[in-house]
Amino acid sequence: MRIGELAERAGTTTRTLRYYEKRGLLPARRDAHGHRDYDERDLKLLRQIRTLRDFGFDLEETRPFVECLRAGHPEGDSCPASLAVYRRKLAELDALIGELRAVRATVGAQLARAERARDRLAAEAAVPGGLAPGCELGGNQ
Amino acid sequence: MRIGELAERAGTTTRTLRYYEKRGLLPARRDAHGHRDYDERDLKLLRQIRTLRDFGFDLEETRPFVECLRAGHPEGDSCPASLAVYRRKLAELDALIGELRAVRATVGAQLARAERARDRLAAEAAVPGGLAPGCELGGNQ
DNA sequence: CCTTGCCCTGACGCCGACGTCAAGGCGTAC
DNA sequence: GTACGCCTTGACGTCGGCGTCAGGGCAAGG
Repeated sequence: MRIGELAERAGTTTRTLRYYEKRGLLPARRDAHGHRDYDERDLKLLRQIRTLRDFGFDLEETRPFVECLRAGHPEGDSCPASLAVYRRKLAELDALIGELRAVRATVGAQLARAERARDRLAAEAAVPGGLAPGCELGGNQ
Repeated sequence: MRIGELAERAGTTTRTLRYYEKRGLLPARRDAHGHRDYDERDLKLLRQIRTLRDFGFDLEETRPFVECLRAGHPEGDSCPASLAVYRRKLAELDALIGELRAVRATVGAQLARAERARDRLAAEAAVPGGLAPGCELGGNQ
C-alpha cells in the first residue's frame, strides 16, 4: 500500500510517516514510480510506535520495540531491550507522579491558606466591630 | 541594584530577567547609563515568579500573582485572579496525575505480561520434555 | 594606554514531533 | 486538454523558556 493508505489505516499522517522514515524508524520500499510501498507488517510496526507514543514514550524509546518486531518476534516487547525501556519508563512515571503529587499538595495548601486569609478579611469588613480596628492582623489601619 | 546582582540574589540569570522584561512581567527602571535598576520589591516579585515556575506554572500564569503584589497586596495570592490560577492548576494537576497513573498501570501490566511470556519460554527451553511442543499458549499449568 | 568587568541590544540556537507551505511529477478521469 | 488526486523532496514554522553568541559602551584600576 502507499503512504496515504497506511497513514489513514494507522490514524496518522503522511508527514509523520516520512518523519519516521527520516529518523530511520520505519524505512519504506519504493515502487517503480519512486512512491513508498508498505505492507501489513509495516502497519503492525507503525501501530506499535503509535501505541507507545500514546503512552508518552519518546520516539527513540519505541525503537527497541520496532526492532524486536522486525527481528521476527511475535510482540514488540518480546526482547530484553524493550523490557528495559518499560522498566525505565515505570521509574520515570513513578518519579514524575511523585513530584506532581508533592506540587499538588503544596499548591492546595497555598490555596487553602490564601482562602482563609481572604475570608478573614471579608469577615472583618462585614462586622467592623468584630475585631478592633487596631488589630495588627488585618493591616487595614 | 543592577541586573547582575538581582539575578544572583534570585538564583537566576540576567538573560532571564531581560526575557521577563520583554514579556512585560518585570519591567525595570533605568539609571543614567541606561542600565536596569531594580529594588527590593522587584526581588520579591521575581521570587514570586520563580517559586511558581518551580511548581510548573507557565510564565503567563504567574502574571496575576505579580500584578497582585504590584497592586500593593501583601501576598501574590491575595487576589481572586491568583486564586483562580491556583484552582485551575489543581484541576490540571489532578487530571495529569490521573492520566499518568493510568499509563503507569497499563505499562506495568504490559511489563508483567511480557515477563511472564519470557519466563514461560525460558522454562520450556530449560525442560524441553516438560511440555509438549504442541501445547496451547497460556494453557500450561 | 590597556585590561577587566559590568552593562546594552539584537539575533540565532535548542528541544520534539511533527504542521504547513512550495513546487513539481505521474496517472486516471472527464 | 486539463483537472484531480496522489505522490515526491525541501524547507520553514510552531511552542516555551531561555542559552549563547556577536558586537559595542562605559567606568575603574594598573
